[in-house]
Amino acid sequence: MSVKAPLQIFSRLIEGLPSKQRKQLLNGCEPVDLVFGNVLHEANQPIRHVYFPLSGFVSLVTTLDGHQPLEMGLIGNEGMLGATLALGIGQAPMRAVVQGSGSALRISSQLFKQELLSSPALLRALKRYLYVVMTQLSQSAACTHFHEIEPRLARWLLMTHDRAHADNFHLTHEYLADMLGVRRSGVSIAAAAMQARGLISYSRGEIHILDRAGLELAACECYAALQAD
Amino acid sequence: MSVKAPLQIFSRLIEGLPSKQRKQLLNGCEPVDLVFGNVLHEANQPIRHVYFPLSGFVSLVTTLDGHQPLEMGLIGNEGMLGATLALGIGQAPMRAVVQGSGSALRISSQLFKQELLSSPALLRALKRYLYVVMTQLSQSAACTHFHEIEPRLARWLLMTHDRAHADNFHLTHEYLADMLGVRRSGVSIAAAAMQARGLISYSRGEIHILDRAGLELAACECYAALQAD
DNA sequence: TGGCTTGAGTGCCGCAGCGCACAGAGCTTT
DNA sequence: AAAGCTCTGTGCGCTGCGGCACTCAAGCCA
Repeated sequence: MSVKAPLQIFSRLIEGLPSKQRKQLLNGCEPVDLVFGNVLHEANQPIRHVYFPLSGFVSLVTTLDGHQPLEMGLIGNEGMLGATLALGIGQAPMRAVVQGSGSALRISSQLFKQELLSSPALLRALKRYLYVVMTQLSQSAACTHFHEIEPRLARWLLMTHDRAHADNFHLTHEYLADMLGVRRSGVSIAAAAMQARGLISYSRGEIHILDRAGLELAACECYAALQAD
Repeated sequence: MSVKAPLQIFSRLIEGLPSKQRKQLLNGCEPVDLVFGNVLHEANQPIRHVYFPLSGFVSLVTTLDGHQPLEMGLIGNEGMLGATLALGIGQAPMRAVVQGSGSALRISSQLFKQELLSSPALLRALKRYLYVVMTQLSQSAACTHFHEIEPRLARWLLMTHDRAHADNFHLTHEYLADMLGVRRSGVSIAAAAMQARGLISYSRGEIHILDRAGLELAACECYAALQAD
């Protein structure tokens, strides 16, 4: 499970396409760097580019009036940004922020819409993906409401681990607090507990996953549920 | 705003179609009664019928392991049940329970899929609707997390009021607690406070909306945000 | 070397909401 | 009329978390 193939990273969505349509799509794509903190989509703003993360990953966040943000979804090479174009909607439903630096393929909305017309497999994949995203939204909404900080943090670290393709990544408690929609010190306490148990270690924003299996035990069942897609 | 036309209730989604396609769709529909408590869709189960509520309304709920349910959306004559068929997915993402008795039009999934093929306007409307649902999901997830019981209850009553086309409906505190994902007694306290302020009155599950404008003030901004669609 | 910035530990107070439990009140049934 | 159920009011102790604030340590810059 934690055997990695860091050299060959690809987009699962694209890889699933028949080779002709895949090549066609790749033709319109350009590689870009995803840089931590970059905002790829802004909520209710037009989508300029569609992104297929390869090694980087992106989080979808909502903001509510004066509150801190709240993460609704995490997108790595298993997914994409801009799937709502398959609904004929050129707007992003949420803000999308790069959460782990890395690389992605991107394509302009214009071109992508054309690809959608000419590639039925692509459209099918997107629709399926949209459905998955919808179920994930409701699942994680319930999780956010009912579960406590520590299991949620564990789940979140696991999801990040899956998408980071590495055992360590840079994330401050402050940042984690925003993702989980809780106080920074709440994260500190939960993280300290997990560090004490040898599940993770961290220092100045550098987090190391030490015991993945242990983390899975510490996480709420939502992790497993969301894995199932 | 609170002027009602109780005699002529229709489905806004259907009404928006060009007359030819509308008639075609209505042809395949049959009227059914929505009876409080009926489960129209079960999560992850095949969709047999698509529903267009007219006077009744339906709530979408998720359940998490051993927890109480949690409502993720409310559907009245502004929406429909089974929109995921437009994604080519014949499964329901969440459980759908009739929350206000009334009437609806329904059509079999089979027939509906055919309609989708022959009516581009229908498909367009559904896609748009799916997008709206997605944004609502994230909005209400954040609301559930950050806002307190009383404003959430107020919002919820307003949404119900909009869909019930009546100033009173039958809902026990217990039921409301499940929708909001909180304790029953928490609802009792919030409801008592709102009754004391003359916003509502209730007795043994019969709730009356007395001061709609006041309720709107008591509700969180999420109500207005969700109104905007 | 010293000061600044950023990340993290920790503590205190307050509160919303939980779990639980019991009591009273209104409607229904026999 | 009595018994029973359902719906609501209410109280008590607990806890997870918010708000806030102060401290310390590690890296960065001059």
